[in-house]
Amino acid sequence: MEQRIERIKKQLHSQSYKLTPQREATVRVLLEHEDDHLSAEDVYMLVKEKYPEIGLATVYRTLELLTELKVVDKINFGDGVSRYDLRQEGAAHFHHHLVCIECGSVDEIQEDLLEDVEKVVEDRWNFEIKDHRLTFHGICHRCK
Amino acid sequence: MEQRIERIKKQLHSQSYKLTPQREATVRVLLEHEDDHLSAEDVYMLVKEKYPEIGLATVYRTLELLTELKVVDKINFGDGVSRYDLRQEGAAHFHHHLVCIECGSVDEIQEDLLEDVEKVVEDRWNFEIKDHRLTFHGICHRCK
DNA sequence: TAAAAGATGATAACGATTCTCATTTGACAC
DNA sequence: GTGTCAAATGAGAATCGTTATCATCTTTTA
Ligand SMILES: [Mn+2]
Ligand SMILES: [Mn+2]
Ligand SMILES: [Zn+2]
Ligand SMILES: [Zn+2]
Repeated sequence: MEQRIERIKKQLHSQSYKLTPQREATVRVLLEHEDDHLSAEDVYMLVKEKYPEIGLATVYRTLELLTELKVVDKINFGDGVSRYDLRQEGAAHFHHHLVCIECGSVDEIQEDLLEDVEKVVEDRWNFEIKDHRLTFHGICHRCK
Repeated sequence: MEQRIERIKKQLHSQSYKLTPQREATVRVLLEHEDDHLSAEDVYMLVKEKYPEIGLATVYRTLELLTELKVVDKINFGDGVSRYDLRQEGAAHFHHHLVCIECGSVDEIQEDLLEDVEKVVEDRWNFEIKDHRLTFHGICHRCK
């Protein structure tokens, strides 16, 4: 945890941003909820528990900054809110998601799985892939 | 075109919905812009050209209805608006997209490409796939 | 024809996100 | 340490896509 924050701090400094107390509190919330898919409002509520003076706008600004630095990925599961997902450190690509249409749960797939598909796309469509989003919608193992 | 509308009409009737003039005008716009990825506002503007009395709410309602019937798919490329994409008739799954981070263009991939990946997901995660969303972000062939 | 149900259009309401601006903080020079 | 100044913050207003409301119109049913 502390090492992870230290590395994010360095990453911020390398682009001449500071790790302010508000930003650190926000990053801690994200780290503590690594498996969740929190909205900005969710993050705001959780940060407030530890840092009650923080403003919603600051949370939005911090999430935007972290997205820019690729510390988090901003995703949209079609429910009208953006969600923020911590990227695995050193992961080449964003992980995939399994959204259950019964219970609404969101599970993660960390394996790449797309290597072959990406090769085909790069070759056949002459498209240089920088990132991807893959979400499966269906029935999760708990709801079957 | 006419046959396609006829089939959509039947699909509506089978669920006891009617193909009103407003709905038909909206469907026509979608058919005429099959390769685009129009927002509700875009559709509204285009329908107005042929049917000036139509209201924005009706367009939203029609798009919602068509989404429910799986005539269109509602997608979100992360720019703050939902876009509506006509489904290929008889296509088992939604097609994929190539979003260019240089010029903003969105190209389509109609090929499935995910058959193997889906088999792995169904088996290893015990997840029953009903649909998917796959988008690649990168540099398109025109911008290279 | 009369009544009921379904659709529509205008517009108000809503909610997530962004913007504005006065104030505060933190890094750096002296 | 003190002063300076750009960067960051918090409160609340503004924006904007979308949804809800409701009176009116249209179509179906009895
Ligand atoms: Mn995730
Ligand atoms: Mn498409
Ligand atoms: Zn489930
Ligand atoms: Zn391009």
